[in-house]
Amino acid sequence: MAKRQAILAAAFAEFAARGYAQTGVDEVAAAAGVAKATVYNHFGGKETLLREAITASAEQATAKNLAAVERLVDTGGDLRPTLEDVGLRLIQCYCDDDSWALRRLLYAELAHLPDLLEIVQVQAAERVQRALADRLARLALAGRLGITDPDAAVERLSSLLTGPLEARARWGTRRLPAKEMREVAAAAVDAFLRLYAAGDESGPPQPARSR
Amino acid sequence: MAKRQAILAAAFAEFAARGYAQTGVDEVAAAAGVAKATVYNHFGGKETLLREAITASAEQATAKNLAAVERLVDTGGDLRPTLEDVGLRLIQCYCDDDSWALRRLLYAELAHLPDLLEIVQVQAAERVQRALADRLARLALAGRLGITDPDAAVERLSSLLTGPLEARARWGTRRLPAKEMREVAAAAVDAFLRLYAAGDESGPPQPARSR
DNA sequence: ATATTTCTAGACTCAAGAGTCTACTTTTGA
DNA sequence: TCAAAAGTAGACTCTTGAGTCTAGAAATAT
Repeated sequence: MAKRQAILAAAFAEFAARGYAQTGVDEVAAAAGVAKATVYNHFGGKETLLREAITASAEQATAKNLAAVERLVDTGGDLRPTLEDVGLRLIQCYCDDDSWALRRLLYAELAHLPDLLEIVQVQAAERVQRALADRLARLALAGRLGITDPDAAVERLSSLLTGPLEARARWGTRRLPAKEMREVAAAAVDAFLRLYAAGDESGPPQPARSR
Repeated sequence: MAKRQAILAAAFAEFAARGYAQTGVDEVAAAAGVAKATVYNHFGGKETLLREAITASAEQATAKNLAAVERLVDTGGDLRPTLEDVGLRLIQCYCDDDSWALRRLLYAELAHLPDLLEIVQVQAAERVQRALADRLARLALAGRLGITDPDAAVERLSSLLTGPLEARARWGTRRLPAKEMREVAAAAVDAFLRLYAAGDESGPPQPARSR
C-alpha cells in the first residue's frame, strides 16, 4: 500500500528534522496525511517505525552509491576524468540531505538500536566498498593502475574523497557549492593517481612495515 | 567548586551512554552524587547542562589533540617516525571513548543546538587543523617536505588518518586494537610522504585544474 | 448490493520526566 | 562561634507524548 511508503517517508523526514525523541507519532501521522492509528496498524510502535525508516533510507542511499560506482569503467582513454566523475558522484551522494540526515539519526540512536549498525555497516557501507574494490581490481589487472591491494586502495580513495566533507559541509549544516565538490573530487583523484600510478613499482603502499 | 565538575562529568557520561532525551536530570544528579536541586542551582536547566558538558568535553579533546600536534618537531633525522608518532597519537585521540561520545552527542543534537557547532568547529577542529598546518609549514620551509599549500596538506593528512577509522571502529562501537591503529597511522604517513616528498616538484597537488 | 477489512477523528489512559518548593543539614568564612 | 550560603531529600505540579479504544466512514472484495 502507498500509505506505508508515505508513512516511512514522513517518519524519516520528521525524525531527521527534529530528532527521534522530539518527534511525536502524531506529527509523523499528520505529515503523512494519515491517522495515528494507521501508523500503529502498520508498524506497531514508534521504535519499529524508526528502524524501518532508517533501513529504507539506507537502501536508497546504497542504490545511489552503487550506481555511481558502476560508472567506473575502462574507456581506454585517460582514467582521470572517469575517476573524477565517479568521485564527484560519490561526493554528491555523501552530501545529499537525506544522507546527512541518515548519518545523524544513526549516530544519535546507535546506543539504543545497535542492530541498525549491522544493517547499515554490512548492507550499505561494505557493499559499496566491495563494489568499488572490484572495479579498481579490474583496472589494476588491465594495467591501468598500480594497485596490489584493492581494499587498501579503496580505503585511501574513500578517505580522500569524503574526509574533507565533514568539516567543509559543517557536519551537514552547510550545503556545499557544486564547484567545491568538484575541487574536492579533483584533489582526491589527483592524490589517488599519484599514489597508484600504473606501473608504479616504487613500492605500492603496503602497511609500511611492522617493525 | 568540585561539585560543578562532578556534575559536568556525570552529565556527559550519562548523556553519552543513553542519549540526551533518554536521560533524566535525576539520573545525572544521582551519578554525580548530588541532589537534583543542586544541578538546577548550577546550570538552570537541562539544556544548559548539555551545552556546558559538551563544551567542556570538547575543550579536553582539543587539548589532547594539540598536545599530539606539538610533538611534530624537526629532529633532523628521518621524518617518518615522527609523523607516525604524531599520527598515532591523533588517531588515539579520535578513537577515545569520550571522543566518540562527543561526536555522537553533537551529531544527535545538532538540530536543536546549532550554536554548538560553532564552538566545536571553530574552537576545536579548526584550531587543531591550524596548529598542524603551522607545523607542516615549518617543515616545508626547512626543506623537509614538498608542501606549497599547508592547509591542503593538512586536509589530506587528516583524511588519510581518520578516514579509515569510522568503518574500522564501527562508528565507535568497536575498540580498535593498538596494532590496527599503528597500521592505519603507518599507512597514512606512508601515503602522505609519497604525496609530499621533499623537493618533489613534479607538481605539488594544487586542486588539479579548474577547466 | 453487501459483508469485510482498513482507515479516520478524536477522546482517553497512563507513565515519565522537567522543574519547583519546603524544611532541614552541612560548609564556609569573618 | 555563629550567620550566610550552599547542599540535601523528597514530595509536588504540570506538561508531553506513547499507545488504546470507540464509533463511524471509505475502500475492497464476493
